[in-house]
Amino acid sequence: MARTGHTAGTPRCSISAVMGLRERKKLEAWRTIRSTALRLISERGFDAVSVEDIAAEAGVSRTTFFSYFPTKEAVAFDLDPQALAEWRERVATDTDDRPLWPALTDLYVDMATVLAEWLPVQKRVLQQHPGLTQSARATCDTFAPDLYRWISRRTPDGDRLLTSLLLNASMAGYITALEVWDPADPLDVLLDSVRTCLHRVGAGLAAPEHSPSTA
Amino acid sequence: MARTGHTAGTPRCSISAVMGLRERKKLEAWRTIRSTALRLISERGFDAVSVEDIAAEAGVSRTTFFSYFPTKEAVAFDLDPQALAEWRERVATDTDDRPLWPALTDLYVDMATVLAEWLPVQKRVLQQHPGLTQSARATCDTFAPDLYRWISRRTPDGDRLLTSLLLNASMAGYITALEVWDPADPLDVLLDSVRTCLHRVGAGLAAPEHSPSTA
DNA sequence: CCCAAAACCTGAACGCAGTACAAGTTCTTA
DNA sequence: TAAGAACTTGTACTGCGTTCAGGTTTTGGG
Repeated sequence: MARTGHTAGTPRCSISAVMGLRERKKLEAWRTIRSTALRLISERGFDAVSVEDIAAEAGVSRTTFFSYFPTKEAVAFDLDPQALAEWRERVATDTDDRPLWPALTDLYVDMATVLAEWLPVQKRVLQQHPGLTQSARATCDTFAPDLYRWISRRTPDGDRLLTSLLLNASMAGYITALEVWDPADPLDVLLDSVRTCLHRVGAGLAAPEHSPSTA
Repeated sequence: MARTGHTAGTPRCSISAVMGLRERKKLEAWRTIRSTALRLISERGFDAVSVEDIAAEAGVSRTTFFSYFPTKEAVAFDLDPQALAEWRERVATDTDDRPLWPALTDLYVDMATVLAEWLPVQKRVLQQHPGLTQSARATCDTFAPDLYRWISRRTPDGDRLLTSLLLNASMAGYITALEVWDPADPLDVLLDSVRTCLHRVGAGLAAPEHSPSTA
């Protein structure tokens, strides 16, 4: 959103043809509010910026702000609607011909890729304000339902415990990679880390290498 | 706190001898506020109870409420100071002679045991108000630092990624067991579930049984 | 037993998040 | 181009969380 200039007048490919004026304006407003918010928060810190500040700076009323974002934290952590739609498309059209765990790993890598642009900013905000860790997890909860459906589609025995376990454990791997990642590092480092974490969880954490007495 | 009557005048063992009057009153106030809050929330639902209601019903001022609990959600999810202290004692005095993963599993089982009394209530509140799932995770964050230290003590190579991964993945197992547990079931069901989940995570979730194409 | 210091409780006032609603404005569609 | 749907806005309200000055209770030393 900073480097590439497709924020306002540069619609990408055929999307603007499909979307009406109304929908385009909405997306534009969403992005204006978000980027304004991230800028102010980066400058002053999360607590020192009020919703009123953000709304005013974005040229919109406080009421409108809350029609776009349910909470103040959401403006920092919600996913771009278009990026989310793209990722959902990938998940929905995913073929079932690969083993579950590697395929699941790729979905997380895709997600990190989709989020690439603003992930460093989010990370920096979190570093400055650790109390928001919960909100960061809430970001994951946005796509958790999609992943749950995807997983349960592939565990036909209907084992709810197993399905939830696969979801939560894989997400733990993803979150761990995010936690340890330094936003100054390039994205590839994060992606490798995601793969590593997911692989380790998949391979089993009780493996001999981690148990001192059985090494 | 309901069945056994050690709330007020029946101090258990030597604890009251160690604690001064001041400290004893504090703990008592803490428990009065908490139980009052849980009662009201169970009756009316989380959103329909204000902090003012709870404070009034507990015979304490609103300001005092916030001196005991940082937020309204905390009154439903914070851990009993004494129970927390007992668990911390167990963690600190734990011997290092067993393999990591089974020992870690036991710590989670211990935790569930310590929380046994109010876990069903908490679970019911969450069922009625799914929006509080985040707060439930915040409960885990209370003892996350202790677990982190415990784990890193046993991963001497100082691998931060591995340490965090062990923490997050094991916690995912614990949370999964909690999620799937029905509060109407006895505690043993939960404890078994915790053990099962942790064991599966430890054994590796990418095992053949879960991968359709390699089965 | 008494007195000072410390810890605690309280009421009042404040800022801000989030909601509800009625009135106005802009886009759509027929 | 007109009816209607969708969006925006100002206003008013509830309730969370903080601050602070002043009163009360506990503690510990003399």
